[in-house]
Amino acid sequence: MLDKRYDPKAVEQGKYQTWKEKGYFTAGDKSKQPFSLVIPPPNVTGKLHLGHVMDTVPDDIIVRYKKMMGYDVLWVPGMDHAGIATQAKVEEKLRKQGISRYDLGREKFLEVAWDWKKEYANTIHEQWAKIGLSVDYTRERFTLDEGLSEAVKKVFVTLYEEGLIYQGEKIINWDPELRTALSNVEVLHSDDEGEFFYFLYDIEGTSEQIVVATTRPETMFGDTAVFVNPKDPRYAKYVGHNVINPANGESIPLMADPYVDVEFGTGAMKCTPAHDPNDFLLAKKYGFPFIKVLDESARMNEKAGEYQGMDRYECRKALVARIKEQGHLQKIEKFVHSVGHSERSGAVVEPMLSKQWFVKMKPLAERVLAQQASPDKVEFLPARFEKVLLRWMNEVDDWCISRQLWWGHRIPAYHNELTGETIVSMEAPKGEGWKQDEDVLDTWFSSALWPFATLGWPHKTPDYDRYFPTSVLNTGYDIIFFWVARMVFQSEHFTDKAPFKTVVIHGLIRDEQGRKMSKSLGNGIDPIDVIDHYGVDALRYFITTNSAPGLDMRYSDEKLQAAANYLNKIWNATRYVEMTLGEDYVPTNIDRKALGALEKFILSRLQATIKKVQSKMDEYNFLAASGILYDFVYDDFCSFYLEMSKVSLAKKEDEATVKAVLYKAVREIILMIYPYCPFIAEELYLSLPGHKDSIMLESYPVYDKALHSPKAEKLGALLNAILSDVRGYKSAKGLAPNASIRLAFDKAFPFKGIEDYLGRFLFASEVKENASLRGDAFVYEDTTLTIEEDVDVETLRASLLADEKTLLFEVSRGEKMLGNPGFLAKAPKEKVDAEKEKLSANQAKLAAVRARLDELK
RNA sequence: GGAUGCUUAGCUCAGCGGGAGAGCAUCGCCCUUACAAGGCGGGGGUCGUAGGUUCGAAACCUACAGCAUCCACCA
Repeated sequence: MLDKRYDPKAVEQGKYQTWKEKGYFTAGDKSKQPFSLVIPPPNVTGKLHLGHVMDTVPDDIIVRYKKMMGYDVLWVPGMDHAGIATQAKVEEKLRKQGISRYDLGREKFLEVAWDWKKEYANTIHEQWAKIGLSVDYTRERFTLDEGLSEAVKKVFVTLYEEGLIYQGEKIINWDPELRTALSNVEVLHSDDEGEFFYFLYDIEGTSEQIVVATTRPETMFGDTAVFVNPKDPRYAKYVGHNVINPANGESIPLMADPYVDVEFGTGAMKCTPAHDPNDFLLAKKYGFPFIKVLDESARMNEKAGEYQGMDRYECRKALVARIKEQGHLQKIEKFVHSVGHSERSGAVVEPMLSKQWFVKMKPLAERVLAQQASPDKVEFLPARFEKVLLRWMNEVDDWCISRQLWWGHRIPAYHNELTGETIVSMEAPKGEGWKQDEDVLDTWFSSALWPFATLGWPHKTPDYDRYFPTSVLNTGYDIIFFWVARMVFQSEHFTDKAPFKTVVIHGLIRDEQGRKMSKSLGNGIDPIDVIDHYGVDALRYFITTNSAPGLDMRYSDEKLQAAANYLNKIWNATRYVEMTLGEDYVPTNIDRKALGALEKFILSRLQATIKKVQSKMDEYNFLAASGILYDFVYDDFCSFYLEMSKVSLAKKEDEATVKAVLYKAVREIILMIYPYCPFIAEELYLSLPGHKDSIMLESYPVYDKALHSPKAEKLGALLNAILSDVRGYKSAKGLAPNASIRLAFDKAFPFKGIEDYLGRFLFASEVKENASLRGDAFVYEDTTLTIEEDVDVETLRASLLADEKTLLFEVSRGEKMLGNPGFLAKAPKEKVDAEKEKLSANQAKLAAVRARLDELK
């Protein structure tokens, strides 16, 4: 027999190992329809956090559900080498030992990085097991493994040959701490308080000065001009003169270009072609040179003269002091502006001219835009997230893909030092003088290939044929740009297909105050702690059922407790059923002819539940699906039918039928909760008679139309209303719940043996039928119930008058609605019918209430 | 400067065209042999504000306010 309490630790013990060993996670049953997904590969940078649970548990629910629905489901697991993130971590570790990556050299450094990867891969595997992910380990991949590396090379070479990858000198985002280029999405902008420096520039040939404002004085060593707007009357007369750069005394032209905003600052802007993207464009337009003043660590170079070797901020300070001394500083203002920080190192990113590899995005993005306008588009859930993709595709700049790192896919480009040639190819060219490009690729370059490269592409493998394109992808809205967008365009370009049919987008998990979980706040929550406390099933249930699709949610101990309580409820309901069935119960088919009214009721409710839950599961709406099941479990099954069954069984009539119904109901509840909470479901399932080796071999409950009958639900609803009314009556009268009470119905109650049920649940000492009524009354559609207490006529009349008033309101509402031609013409037929039925029921009730009032006269 | 989301019971959130819901908290009564991590009952809401559309609006539209997030090259 099951323990009295649900103990998550005991329940979780060993199950995952068994599932894995028995091969339940392995796909490949060719007799079934394929259904596939890929895991959002976690970075090998550390332990899993709650965000990963959110990324993977919905997938696991889908996988387990679809398996029960008869699909051959493949869920491909794997991990991401996470180039820059991992390298940053490894470098940090080395730094603590007092060494830098340059001390080690490339090869040694990579050895350390691979050791790191192995260590964290183990941790991640353990955590997947703990969370219960049913991934197919026989197909696990890593972004740096051989197959993925081949795919990466193939993509790079092909895009290069198509002219979609090129090497160019452009302004890129430079992380001076990690000393690498970054893509736009790896730069996080924040509004930081800085200073706005107003400098006086002498205008040559006049005794006038012009004021130029800047936030980055140290870049003045690279200035090639000062610009004003041609329409700016203040400066028109000076255009064409030269001005003196107060940083280095150089004479540079004062020019006019409409790019300059008259309103902003002083309306005069310095132009630094090598350190600002806009200035870069201006310089190209006017043919200025590009003067770099910073080195790769953001220290000043030789152009800065006496400041050479100084950190950019020290230089700024010193330079401003000197200019001030020389009388060329007008003022310094506090200034809040948007500053780019490296996503990984946090360093202030420096825009810098640099030679890098780029992907030409426009043709690739246009393909996606066209596809999204076609029937083969990727469907987003919720739909609004498609806009995020479209916006990115519409605005995207060329993608800087080279990184000056070591951990990653080395770029398959080879330079010949002797001839100066460059070749891009899968293999290193033969001959003398060839050297491979030192840089590696942006980590998202490989993750972009994840859905097809993990299945064997560029080879036409059986897995690729069978499982690609994948069915669904589940991920957070925060990486639509980083990942989803890139998978979509690479997939469409290389496989001619969208990588997945549907993308399910979830929100982020926040702390209890609604703040983002972050290292610096120290408010992160370790899923392992949560599991230790509440069990993994409660965590899974909590995280998938506590926010509407696509919205953020807050972590909440309270909700986890509620989830654990719910599971305890299911546990105990099962326990009751098993105690009732007895040790040697053998499941039998239900004899439908023998069904009593209560059995018909619960079976009908069960059908309604299966139908609705399934339809919400099919929409991947786990909040809605779980809510429907929850209501059935508590209200219909536990509070009502299960209690009723105690009386039914005590009467020994229809025992076999009642048992069969209890068995069916509890079994199907377990099957429906299973995708959410596989551990407790397996435990309970295995404790039921007539089980297979594992719940993983079961199929989903099947909706049975013949058992679904709203008519059959009426009696249950009536009984429920009576229980609730009489209990409420006792409470209002100050009677104890178990106070004895006499009940009478005006006619024969439409259910045999009602007195037994009312006796047990309402402590009715007597239940009369066809009685003349005295006492407080409850009027139902087809029957009236009175409570035969000492009658206080005035109280009774007051309560009946209150009923009458309510009913009058209801009836008039119904009459008004049904008397409205607009309503009759425009409202759906079912609604009109429902209103008609409601109206006639209310009219009947009203008549009954009035009859009672008449009797009192 | 653009864009999106949110605003519903004390708290956290569902609902998103046909009679205001859940969990927790609160109050009252119950150790009833599935469950006290429980049962039963109760109280608590002009659904941010103002207009509009509709037979009917918490839900749709418009404006406004507050909060949050994303994007953007204002030197």
